[in-house]
Amino acid sequence: MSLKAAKRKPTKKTPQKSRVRMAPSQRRELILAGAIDYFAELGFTGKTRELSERLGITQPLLYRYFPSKQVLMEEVFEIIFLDSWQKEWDALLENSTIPLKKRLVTFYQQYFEDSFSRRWIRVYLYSGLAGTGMNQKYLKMIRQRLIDPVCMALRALYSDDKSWGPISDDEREFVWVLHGSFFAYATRKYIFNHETKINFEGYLTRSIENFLDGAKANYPKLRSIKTAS
Amino acid sequence: MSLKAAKRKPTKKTPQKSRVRMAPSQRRELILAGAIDYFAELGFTGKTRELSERLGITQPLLYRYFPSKQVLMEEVFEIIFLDSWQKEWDALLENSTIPLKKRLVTFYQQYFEDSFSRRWIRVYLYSGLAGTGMNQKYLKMIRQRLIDPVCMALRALYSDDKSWGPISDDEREFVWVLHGSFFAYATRKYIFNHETKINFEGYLTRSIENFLDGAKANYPKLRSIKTAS
DNA sequence: GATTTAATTAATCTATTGATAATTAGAACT
DNA sequence: AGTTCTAATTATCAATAGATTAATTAAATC
Repeated sequence: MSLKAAKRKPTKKTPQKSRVRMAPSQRRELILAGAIDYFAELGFTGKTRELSERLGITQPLLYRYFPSKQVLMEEVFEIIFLDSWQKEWDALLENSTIPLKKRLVTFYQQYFEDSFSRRWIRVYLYSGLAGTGMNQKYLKMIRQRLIDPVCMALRALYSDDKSWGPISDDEREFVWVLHGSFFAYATRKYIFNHETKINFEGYLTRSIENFLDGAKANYPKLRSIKTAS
Repeated sequence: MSLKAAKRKPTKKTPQKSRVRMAPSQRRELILAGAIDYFAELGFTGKTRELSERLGITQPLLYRYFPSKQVLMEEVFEIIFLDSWQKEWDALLENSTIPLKKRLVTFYQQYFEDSFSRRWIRVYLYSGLAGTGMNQKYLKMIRQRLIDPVCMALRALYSDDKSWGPISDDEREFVWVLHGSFFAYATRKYIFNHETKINFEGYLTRSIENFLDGAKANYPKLRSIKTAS
């Protein structure tokens, strides 16, 4: 069916859009930054034309910097996931000279700023629902850098550390309860727009205190549990 | 530009798809049932053609029973949300002749089957991300039928019930910690496919025990907190 | 002022997808 | 067996949106 129409009429003067000429690397960063905001809000249904409009550039320009929407989004997601862990946190969480309660409060205060943020939570859920493998990596990282260290701290604090053997999934789930409750809090806030009139720091402290109070009595019991099912 | 092409060529015999002729009400139910599965998996990006293919019918047939994809999806979501609370649970949760621990264990065992299920969690998150108002209704219901009753039970158990006044958001958040940790568990399982080798009933019991242990000591403290910020 | 190339204009292709109009055929009734 | 009713199909429409191409324009550098 291709009767290949004559290519474009040779346009003369038309009022042009104001244009800013940037160094490629800089422009790339700009697009990426805008894409993070945009896709965090709209997820996979975000449109290239709308994104370009928000950025104040034309749509074809996106394709000069990224071969496809897919690739751009993958890069966006990668950045958000990589940004979600600060290196200092490793040392903080394992620093046994600080009381565990204080370690956890400090950690989660920062974690709520960096990771349990609107942008992050939304992208995280979008990518989970879409079935990209990215969340696996995140879960593994959290296990290694947060869950397991806290498990070890709980062993050391409330029991003898010796006769336990490797950390069991039951122990991990015990700690996931704390992390999960905060994840759920952030989800309620940023996905479901659930507002509560509380003092956040008080809530954080109280939750962690309550968790540790319970752990003191109940964590040691986990030693004897057979890994079932 | 409308030069309104002559409407369809008068087709003669073409090999037709085998057709099953059903009573409208029956067909409608069939479509709805299929749509629940389909949209729970794919969310708003689900396609009418793919849905119809799964159902073994043609795509236009969907439009005989539902005026638009939008309407079909709304109906699907409504059903899923309505199905998410069993009336017996109200009585169960408020039945003070049963120990609170047992009430909660029984409740969550069932709740994980009916509500914190793969289908439900996915639809719930899809609708949250899309910004439909549906989740608000759910949150309100959970507050009224689960959170607040548990708050009252905790007051009655671990403190005197008299001098408290209305339930505060701080109290509610205390209870949301428990509910949220289970929500997060379900999310990890059904959205992020995180597998753990644990005995689920043990996990459930332990989490609730630990929560109540903590509540015994910490819930009474909530009486004196000023509602801040 | 000439050169380079970032960015725009403009046009368009192609696939997808929600939705409709016209036609066909299964089943009930006579 | 023919007639009628309407469930279901076939054939399209129209709009959207990812992606491409070519020509043009203009900021920045030399």
